[in-house]
Amino acid sequence: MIQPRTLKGFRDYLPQAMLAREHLIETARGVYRSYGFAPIDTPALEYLEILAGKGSDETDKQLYKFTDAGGREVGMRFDLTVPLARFAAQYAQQLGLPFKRYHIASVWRGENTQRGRYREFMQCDFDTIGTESQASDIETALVIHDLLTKIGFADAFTIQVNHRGVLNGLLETLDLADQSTHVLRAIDKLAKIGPEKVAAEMQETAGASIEQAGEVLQFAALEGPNEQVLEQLKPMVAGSEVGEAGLARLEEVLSGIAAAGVSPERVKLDVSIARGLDYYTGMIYETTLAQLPDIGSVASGGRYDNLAQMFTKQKLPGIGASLGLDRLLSAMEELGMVPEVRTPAEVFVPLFNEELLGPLLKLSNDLRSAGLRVELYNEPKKLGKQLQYADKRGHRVAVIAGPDEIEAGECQVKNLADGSSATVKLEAAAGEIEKILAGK
RNA sequence: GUGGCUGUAGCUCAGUUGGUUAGAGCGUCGGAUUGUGAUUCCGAAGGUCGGGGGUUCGAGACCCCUCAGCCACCCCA
Repeated sequence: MIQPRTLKGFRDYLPQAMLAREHLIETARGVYRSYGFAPIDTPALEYLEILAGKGSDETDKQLYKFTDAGGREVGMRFDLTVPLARFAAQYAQQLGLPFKRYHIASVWRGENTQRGRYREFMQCDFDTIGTESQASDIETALVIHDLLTKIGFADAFTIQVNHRGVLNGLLETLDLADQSTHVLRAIDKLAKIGPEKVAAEMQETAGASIEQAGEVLQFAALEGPNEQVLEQLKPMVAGSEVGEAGLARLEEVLSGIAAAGVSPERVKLDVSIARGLDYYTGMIYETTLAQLPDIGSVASGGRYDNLAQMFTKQKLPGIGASLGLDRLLSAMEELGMVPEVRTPAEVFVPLFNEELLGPLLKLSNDLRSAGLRVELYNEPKKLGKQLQYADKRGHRVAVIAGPDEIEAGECQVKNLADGSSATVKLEAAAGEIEKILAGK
C-alpha cells in the first residue's frame, strides 16, 4: 500500500476550509469587477528565462524548476507579477492602455515552511498598468477598502499608506540614497524589532553613521493625524525633487480617498512602512486588522515605474496590490468568522423510501428552480440518521415529505437551528424556506 | 538555507525511573418496539506508537538517520 500523504508545504482543503476560501475569492472577484478590473490567467509553467533573475537571489533559490520532456528549461511561477509583466509586454498592443486586470491563482515557492507560509499558495492580485495617474493610486486604496469591508471587517482595519519618493527624498538629503534598499528593509522591521535594532541594522548593512540612523529613525517615528504628518514631512524632504513630488502625490491620494467617502480613520499615513520589495517606486499600501495587528499586512501593494522593462522597450508604469488570502483566512478563523458549515446547500431533503424517490426528486428540483441549493439524501435510512447527517453538515432547513405529506400534497419545512417546523403545501415550500433563511 | 522544539486512534491528548494484551475525551459506524437532529443510553470499529536503523533480556519511552509540523533567522503572501 502507498501511504496517502502530501508534500511538505502543500495542503489539501476540506469542504469547510474550501467553502470559506471560495467565499473569500468570490468576494474579491466581485470587488475587482466592480471597479472594472478584468480577469486574466497565465500558465503555471513559464520558460525559466522569463522567471529567473526577476526578483532577488532569494526568489531564484525558491524557484521550482526542471527540464521538461522536450528539453526546455521551465519554472513554476512564484508570483503573479512577473507573468503579468510578460503578459503585458506581449499583448499591450491589443489590450490597450491603461489596462486593469485581476488574477487569482496559485503560485509556488520552494522555501522553508512556517505557520501561514506554504510552498503552494494563492494570490489575489489586481493591477492597473499603463498609467501614472493619481486616480489609479486612489482606486487601489479604495479597492482594498472595499475588500476588507465586504469580507466583514467593517471598521476594524487600517490601510497604511506611504510613498517611496518621500522615503527616498529623505535618504537623498541624508546622503544615503545609494543604500536605500538596505535602509528601507531595516525601517520595515521597525514595528517588529524596535528602533535600537533597526539602527544597528542600518549601520551594519547600509553603512549608515549613528547620526544618519538617528535621523532616519526620527523620521520614521513621525505620528499623528495625516495632515500633521504631512506638514512635518515638508521640511524634511525640502530640496529633494523626488521627495517633494512624492509628498505632493501622497497629499493628493489622501484627499482623493476622502473625497470618495472613505472614513478618514480607515487610512493612515505611516512613514515607517516601506515594503521589502525593491521595485516599488511610488505609493505603497499595507493593511492591518484592528483585532490582530500582529499577523501583519493582509492586503498590500504599491506603484512601480516600469513593470515590463525586461520584456519590452515600451514603458509600462503600474500600480497593484494583492489580498493575502491565507493570512486573512487564518485571521478570520482565529476571530471565529468562519462558519462551521460543511455543505453549500442550505436545504436538506431526507429520502423516506425508494418508492418516494420520484416525488422527492421532483420536489428537490422545484426548490432548485426557486433558486435554492438542495441536497436530497441518497439512501433511505432512518429519518433520525438523516437529520443527524443534515445537522452535522450544517444544512439550515430540512424539507420532510413522507408518504402522508406527499399524499396530501404537503411537506414539513423544519428549521434545523431551533427545531420548529411548519407543514405547508408543496407549492408554498420555497417561500416558507426563504422566510427561515431570511432569519425570521 | 541555518538553528531550536515537537510527532501516540480521524481530532485533542494521557501513558509513571525502559518491563507483559497502549488508554481517555471528542468524532465515525451500529443499536435502544423501524417518521424527527443538534441535548440521552448501550455497543463496535479504528493504533506500522511518523518511518528506518541501533543500544538492551526487553523500547512508545534512550541514541543516530530520515520525513513531517511548529518557532526564530532570512525573506515574504
